[in-house]
This record gives sequence, structure tokens and C-alpha cells, in this order.
Amino acid sequence: MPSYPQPIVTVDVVLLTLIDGELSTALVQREHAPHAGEWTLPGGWVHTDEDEDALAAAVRILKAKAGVTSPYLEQLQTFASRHRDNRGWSVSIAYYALLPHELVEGRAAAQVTPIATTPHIKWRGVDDIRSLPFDHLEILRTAVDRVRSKTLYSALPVHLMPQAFTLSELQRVYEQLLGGPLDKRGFRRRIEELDIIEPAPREPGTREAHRPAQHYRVKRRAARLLPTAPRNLDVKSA
Amino acid sequence: MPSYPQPIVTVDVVLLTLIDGELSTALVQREHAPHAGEWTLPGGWVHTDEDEDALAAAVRILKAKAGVTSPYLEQLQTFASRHRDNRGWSVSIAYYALLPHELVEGRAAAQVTPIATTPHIKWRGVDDIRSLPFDHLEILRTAVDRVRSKTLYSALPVHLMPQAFTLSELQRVYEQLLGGPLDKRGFRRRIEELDIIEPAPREPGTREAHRPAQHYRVKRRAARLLPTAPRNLDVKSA
DNA sequence: TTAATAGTGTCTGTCAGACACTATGTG
DNA sequence: CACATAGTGTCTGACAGACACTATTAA
Repeated sequence: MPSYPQPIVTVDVVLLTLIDGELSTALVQREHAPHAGEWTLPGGWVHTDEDEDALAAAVRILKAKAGVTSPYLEQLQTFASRHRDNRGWSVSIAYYALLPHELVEGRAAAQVTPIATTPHIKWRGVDDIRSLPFDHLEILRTAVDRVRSKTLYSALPVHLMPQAFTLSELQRVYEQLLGGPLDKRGFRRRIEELDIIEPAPREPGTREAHRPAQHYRVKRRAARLLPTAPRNLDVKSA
Repeated sequence: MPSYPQPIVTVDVVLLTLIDGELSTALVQREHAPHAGEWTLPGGWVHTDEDEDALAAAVRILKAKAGVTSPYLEQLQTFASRHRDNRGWSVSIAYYALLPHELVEGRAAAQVTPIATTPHIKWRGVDDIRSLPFDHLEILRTAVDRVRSKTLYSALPVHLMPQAFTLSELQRVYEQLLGGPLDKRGFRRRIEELDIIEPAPREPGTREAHRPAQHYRVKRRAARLLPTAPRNLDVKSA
């Protein structure tokens, strides 16, 4: 066993959702020093007595601090150094989670109070956040870069959508994340070949003065499946 | 501060090189229980008194256990659970490193004894390894998958090459990693546009009965730069 | 019929795969 | 010259970008 003082181990989660079309992250208010009262990413110690692994810790923390269950959740990166926390050498196993906005604060209740939720949580546009305690800004930036990067070649953003959504809505989300307009034809071609969504039964629907759109939902099988990166070098066909 | 027993924190490194064209990894012999005498990935505790961060710990461990300095080194993934080590809840911040074979056991000495090196280190082809203590096989597989995946769209394998190499040699490495023949023309087009290598001054050269090849070296600026993933969705030109 | 959004047909330039060709060294 | 490997020219099919067109609803 080690004779050195061991680092402190925490799990921090970048919880992302879309609020009014803007990519936003959950911040929670710290109760204890250091940085008591300040807003940080939801995080906490690993509970070695109840968490099976780091992912389980992330799930527990999301539930406890943000009141949210089981969205898309993936390990991001581990931040570990002597300087990131003034209590000493510390390790943060960082995760990022994507959440349909409708699930913020449980079910459709969010439709009524879309921004504020529990007393100690708030949502902020990721590009409006200029500083955070510890190295949480770096963690946030890393997560956002990852999401935007994966948007380029995967269907990751479907996990930000409500249970049923139209292709036009999905395209607007992509355009928001990528920062520019996309061609409708090309967008639909690509989404289709990613094969991650399927038509959903038409709902009674709001009556609007134009052609109603087909609704889609994430395929069950694909729900947690990450598309692999594209091959750019193909071995010759035999 | 946490009232729970804290996890044990280690750093493990998957050190990869090419031996006779085969992707191989370094294994070191454990001195202490558990698994004393068995071969595992080089790893060790984080030394909170001397390591600035996890990367520094990886560098130190590589030097101490494998006698190797400063190859390409990148964080892979963190493996953290109650079950991976029977001493209790443990965290492994895993790194992977790429090493030109000529640097194994320092300089060109490796040319003479290419396989065996120090008493407590050995090299094995990654596909020949069927089991390892702890979850080291999973860590190894994850690293190999990552390298092979990045080979598809980046110039990562140049870090496995000696200081100067020809495009034909590089292509053979790619073919080895990807498991099939590549078209010469397409391969050279792609490497060129990655813009990561530059012509090296011709060496006196071995006299062979055919046209000699241009030698290349990794560009200084690009030495540690990872190419970004390709964009497959382009925002419309304004 | 108009307005508005959903959804499709299709042209075209680009580019990767394929492969044949030329280049340059030694014996 | 032959031979072997290095390196390039170039054809072609596939496909992504672009954009115009049709479809479908309510007012």
C-alpha cells in the first residue's frame, strides 16, 4: 500500500441541455468551503461504500444534485493535479451528460418553469459562463468542445431532443451547435444513414397553417450507442 | 473532507511500439502482492509529493519502469471501480504512449537486442496477449482500439516511426495497423494533406539495387499535435 | 388561393479508389 | 540492359453541396 498521502477523488458532471435553443449547463451552489456559496458543476466524492464504479457515482451525483436520472452519460476526461483544488492533490473524473430539456425538473413540469428549478441549481448558457471555481471552466469547455466535435460526425445531439421531434427541429439544434446554416437535403441524408432515429406515430398534433412534419424518436437499440468515427482510409477491397 | 474511505489512485501506461512490424506493448513484472511475479502494464501510485499532475506521474512511471523518456503520451481513459483491484475501490488513470522502436532501451542499442531489455520488462505483440492481471487487458484493448481508430483519420502512427523514415515504410505500418493493403496513391495524398511530416536531408544511405526513397521526419510544430477529427457536416458557405 | 413549412429530385464539382505509368538507383 | 522500388498522372464512380421543385396543411 502507498506510503504517500493519497489524492482526493471526486466525480464532476457537465450536464447539458438546450434552453430556448441555447446549449446550457447546470450549476449548483456549493454548501461548504472552499468556494462556499459559489456556483460550480455538480460533483462529489466517490462513495466507496455505495458506488460500484465511477459511472455509478456520476449517476448518483446527477440524481442528488440535479434531480435528474439516467440521461446520456459518458466519461469525458480526468483532471488530476496538485493545483486544481487548494485542499491538495485531487482527481476529478469528469463526465458529461445530455438531457432533453423536457426532463429538467421532472416531466413536463419544466414546460411551465423552464429555467429555474430547485433552490440550489441554475442553468446558464455555456458561452455566457466566463469563470468557475476550481478548474471547472476548463472541464466545461472540454465537454462543450467534445459535444460540438461529435455533432460533426454523429447523431449525438438527438439526446438533447424531446421524446418525439421533427427533422426540422433537429436541424435547428445542429445549426445552433455548429454555428451556421446546414443544407436541408444533405442534413437529412446524413441523419438517415446514421440510422439512429425512427418515425414515431403521429400525435394528435397542434393544428398549424402548414404541412405537419413527421415525428421521430431515438431508436431503442441505438439509444446509448455512440456512432464510431468515420473511416477516412479504406483498406482495399479484396 | 470526505468521511468515506478514499479510493486508491494509480496511473497505468500502455506503452506501444512496433517490433518486427507488429504492434507490441511493454509488460513489467510485479514485485509485490497482489499478483507478485506476474506481468502487467507499467503503473504505479500517484506520488502526491513529487508529481505535479497525472501526466507527470505517467512520465515518471515510464522512466522508472520502462526506462523510457517522453514519447508521444496521451490520456486514454480512467478505469475506476470497486472490483478492478482486490485491495479495494481503486482508480486507474490510464495513458497510452507511442514509442519509436529505436528508442527502446535507449538509442540504437535496441538494434542489437531488439526484444528483451531490462530484467523486469518484456515486449509482447498486443494480439498475442490473452490475459493480464486486474483489468489491464481491458485497458490494453482500449488503447489499441484507440490507436487503430486514430490511424484511420490521423497521422498518429508517425510517432511509432524512427527519426527518419520513408513513405513506403510508413505505409507498411498503416497497413499493419489497419489489417489490409492500402493504395499507394491515396495513402500519399492523405499523408501529404495532414501536413505533419517534412522531407529530411538524405542520409549517406545504404546502396541498394533500386531507386532510393526520400526520407521524412515529423515536423517540429506538429510533433505533439493531434489532428482533429474530420468534419463531415459543413456549414454552408456564406 | 395563399402562406408556410415539410419533404424530394437532381445537377454538378470534388475527391477517393484504382491502376497504369514514369523515375531512379544498382548490378 | 534488367530489376526493384519510388513516385506521379489520370480516369471514373460515388457522393456531398447546392438549389429548385413538389407536397400538405390551415386560413
